Amino acid sequence: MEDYLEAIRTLADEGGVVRVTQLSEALRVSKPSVTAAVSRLVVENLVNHEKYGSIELTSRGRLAADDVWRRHEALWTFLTEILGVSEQEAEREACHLEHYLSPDTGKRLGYFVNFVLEGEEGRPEWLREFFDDIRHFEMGSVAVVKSEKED
Amino acid sequence: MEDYLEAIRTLADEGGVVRVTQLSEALRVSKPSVTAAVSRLVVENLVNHEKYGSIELTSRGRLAADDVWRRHEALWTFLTEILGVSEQEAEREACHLEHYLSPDTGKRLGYFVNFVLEGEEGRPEWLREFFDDIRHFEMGSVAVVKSEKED
DNA sequence: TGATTGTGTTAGTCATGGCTAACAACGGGC
DNA sequence: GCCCGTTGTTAGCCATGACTAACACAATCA
Repeated sequence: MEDYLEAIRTLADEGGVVRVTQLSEALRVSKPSVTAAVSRLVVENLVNHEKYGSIELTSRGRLAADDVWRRHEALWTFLTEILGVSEQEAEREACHLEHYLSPDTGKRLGYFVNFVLEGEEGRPEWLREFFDDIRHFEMGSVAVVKSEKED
Repeated sequence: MEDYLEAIRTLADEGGVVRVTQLSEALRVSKPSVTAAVSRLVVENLVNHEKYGSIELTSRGRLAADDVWRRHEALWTFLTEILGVSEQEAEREACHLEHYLSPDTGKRLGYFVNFVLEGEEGRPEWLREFFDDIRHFEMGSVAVVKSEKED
């Protein structure tokens, strides 16, 4: 559900009218799935949708979508800028993780990436060491930064 | 599914025999649900289970369970030690998030928390500032560390 | 050994969130 | 004004993972 909200928000912000087909393409999902999802959102008063017409966020929907978006952003930035995950992969994972981060934790994560990356001259010194190492970890190497923890 | 694997692993490590009832209690799920889940795991060759008998991880199952566990650990530590989330809440969220962290990202996160917390004298200086602030953020306050990002 | 108690399984439902196939509505071109 | 292609919806299906109710097995004690 949140995926739909988020996609509606993005499409609306980018272009113009949001319709079933566009959502279907954006989310790579069949049109019937979109229809079904959108009517659930209508019931929850998160979007407005008149049959065969365009789809719009209600104000509640907008708030909810922004909320998800903030979590997504925080996750994405954390994954790419701090853990050195590729943008593509970060996107994929953020899309899933965002639904399971509580609003509270989402905020905390936001503060954290903000705190870490706030500096003028990019990444702070202490992080650069780690980041240089972790970036060379590409899915095959073992024991990059420290020996793996065993328990 | 992974939840079941993880619970089986934990119960096995803690005590002795793992049976349906114990899993049912540990996961707060009905016994029929356990039976169904376990038989799926049997099909995937992750556990052994003879009818009315005890449940044991196969070696593949053990590996898979350890894997999930490492992700769980990394998440939990990150949430509590770096983001200052309460242990209880961290546990809840880690249980969900672990299933959506790729093994690669899980490793990276593990390296990160290791890197951050490796020092002899606990949390490093740069983090302490943040941590002191974030800990006082208890679900109601606004704008703790930095003003909230708006986009 | 047979009844009782608890443990496990089977059968049948429900909700979520996907899908395809088929039908319905809208709208542009003739 | 009608036809046809695109767009959207309905109907019906599948898988996952939960549930309750009812039945089957095991184990223990009299």
